[in-house]
Amino acid sequence: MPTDLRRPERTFAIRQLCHEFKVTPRALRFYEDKGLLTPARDGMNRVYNHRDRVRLQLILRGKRVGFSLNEIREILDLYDHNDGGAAQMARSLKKFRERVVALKAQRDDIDGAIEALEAGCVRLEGQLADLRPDLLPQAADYDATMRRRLDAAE
Amino acid sequence: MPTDLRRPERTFAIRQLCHEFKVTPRALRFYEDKGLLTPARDGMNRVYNHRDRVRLQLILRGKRVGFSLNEIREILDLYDHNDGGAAQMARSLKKFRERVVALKAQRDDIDGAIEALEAGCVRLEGQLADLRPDLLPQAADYDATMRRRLDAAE
DNA sequence: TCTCGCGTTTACGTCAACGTCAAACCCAAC
DNA sequence: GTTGGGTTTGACGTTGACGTAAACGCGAGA
Repeated sequence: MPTDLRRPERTFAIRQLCHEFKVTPRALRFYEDKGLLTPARDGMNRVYNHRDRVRLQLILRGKRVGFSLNEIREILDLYDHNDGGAAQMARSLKKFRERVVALKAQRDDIDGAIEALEAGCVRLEGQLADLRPDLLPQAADYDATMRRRLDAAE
Repeated sequence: MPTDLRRPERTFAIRQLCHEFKVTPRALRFYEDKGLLTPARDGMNRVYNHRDRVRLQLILRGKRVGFSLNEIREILDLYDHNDGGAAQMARSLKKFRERVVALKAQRDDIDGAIEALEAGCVRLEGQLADLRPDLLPQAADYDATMRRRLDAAE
């Protein structure tokens, strides 16, 4: 009666998680050092379970939206402890709301930056259209430029 | 025939620029070190002209939209050689577009995080309403909590 | 048996963007 | 004349998120 690899009982070696999430082993050990991950051990080797995998997902998501590792750890801890006490839940709720406020502000900042940059793009496009219209497509199609560059790679 | 202070010939001391743009002298010297600014000298003291002021504006604007100082230096250099080459403008345009793409991705991440956190809030609110409805207002009114905290500050 | 290849720990290095002294200088005021 | 304020250079400190190198363990395979 072997363990189904797709069930939550499944475990992962460090390499597997690294490959799946495009991170280095060093990063995972670093997260462990900082208390964000606590994989089990098989002898010396780390063994990550389903919960660890989920936490890693959350860590990377948190990083993408600008949280520091410390902040991410706080949030993860809140998630963990929240069966314990109602007071903890209230504090979690407060923290969550604060995050939401901060994130919305951050999003507005980014929207502003996008606007500014797109205005700059329009200006540059106008000038380029006058000066050297032939250069416009080069700047325009980023993907095509990348593909050309990759094709040319020796 | 004295120089009109409002004309582009006007120069600035380090303090003036610092005050105007809310940066420290250390920052301006740092930007100079990194080749982003090249103020003249009066004896030992830095003298910033109109061009330096404009560049500083661009530096800070670039920082706000998420460029690193290195990237900003590149862009500024492009601007300088700008009369010469339209090709440089095309590259700037490409950089701008890349940044817009990155910013939009970041914004989408943030939107996802907001959704997740708000879902968490709803969940917590539901559980709290069952368990300890009295704790809800405490967590709910973030501003009021802040005000109370500020009032209590000794 | 010997060598791969992956794993481990410990410890030091790096990079960005400044902050934080320290020591020295200049100029004006009291 | 010395006190004070602003400036300079130089060097080291800081923070976050890892990278890198050294030195070793361990099981699999030629």
